[in-house]
Amino acid sequence: MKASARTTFTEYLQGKKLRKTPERYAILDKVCDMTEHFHIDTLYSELEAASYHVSLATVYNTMDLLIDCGLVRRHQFNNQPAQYEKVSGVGNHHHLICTQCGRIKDVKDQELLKMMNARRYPAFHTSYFAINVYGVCSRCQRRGKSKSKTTKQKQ
Amino acid sequence: MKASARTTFTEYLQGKKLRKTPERYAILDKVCDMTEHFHIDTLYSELEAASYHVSLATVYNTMDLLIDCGLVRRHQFNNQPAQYEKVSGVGNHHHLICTQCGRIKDVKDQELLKMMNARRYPAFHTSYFAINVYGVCSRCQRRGKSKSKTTKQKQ
DNA sequence: TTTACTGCAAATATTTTGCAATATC
DNA sequence: GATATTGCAAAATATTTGCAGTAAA
Repeated sequence: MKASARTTFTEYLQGKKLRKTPERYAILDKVCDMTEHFHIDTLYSELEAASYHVSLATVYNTMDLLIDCGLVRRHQFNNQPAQYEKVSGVGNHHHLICTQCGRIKDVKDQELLKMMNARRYPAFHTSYFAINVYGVCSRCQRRGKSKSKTTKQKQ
Repeated sequence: MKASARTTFTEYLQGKKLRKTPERYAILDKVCDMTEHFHIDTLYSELEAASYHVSLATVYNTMDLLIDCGLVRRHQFNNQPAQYEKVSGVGNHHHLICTQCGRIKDVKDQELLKMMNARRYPAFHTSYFAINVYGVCSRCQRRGKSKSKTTKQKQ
């Protein structure tokens, strides 16, 4: 759904009187190619790998715009670097985060989502929500209680 | 409930054959005094203000221990610095996060909590969960759509 | 007495910012 | 032509780490 994302973005940029630069669209396109959660430097590397050079600052700036127009969401689990995720079509999902290895798994839980979507809070205008379930994934359980410090990952 | 927290901590330290240093208990005590969410440097400042000097490194280390033994939880909303919160007695609560001013409000929602507590996920051993609702608080709505960048706060 | 823990300072990692050059409108 | 946006490098922020000295066991 690259086309519809591009349309949304264009409308957003026009609405805010921001410029439609090639860099912004290149970043959006690459974001649409990402299938899972990703970190800024992953996105940056993929752009480089595709011989499309943009500065990191521009990547950060553009991600802010994409978040603002609702095409992307930013997550920060534990104290890992921020992760981004494109907002796919309908519905929301939530995350299972392994506190041992840091792995993230998406879960769709219709009943839970339905309930959350119906929730209203006084004096608060909800735009979206995130449900994060922390625990230990099967892989790490199998490996037993290893001494590895929780969710520490250098890249 | 400082006493019970101290007991829990002592048992944890003994179980892991870690040392019971005065610094660790001083930090735990101060954490128990905190009524809301707090940042590391707030905790550090309060310790200084109470003329109890510990290094920042020790504060970070001790918080990791407190998290590990379940007395404290760490949150990271948007890309603000990490916030900590002592785990109070029973039950969980969730958070309303204002994307304009960064303010956090705790919400107790029994029905939602009951549902979440009943949830089980395949191949995953849940230890706790966090529900974050992002949106705009009444104060910021009243102020209209100001140009202030979302959740940027220097201290 | 052994060695885990502390404090300090330096290192690391991520994100932001300032500014001159460039490109959109 | 005016100025928003870019790239680059430097700055800012938060957290971690190395190491020598100290203190808990």
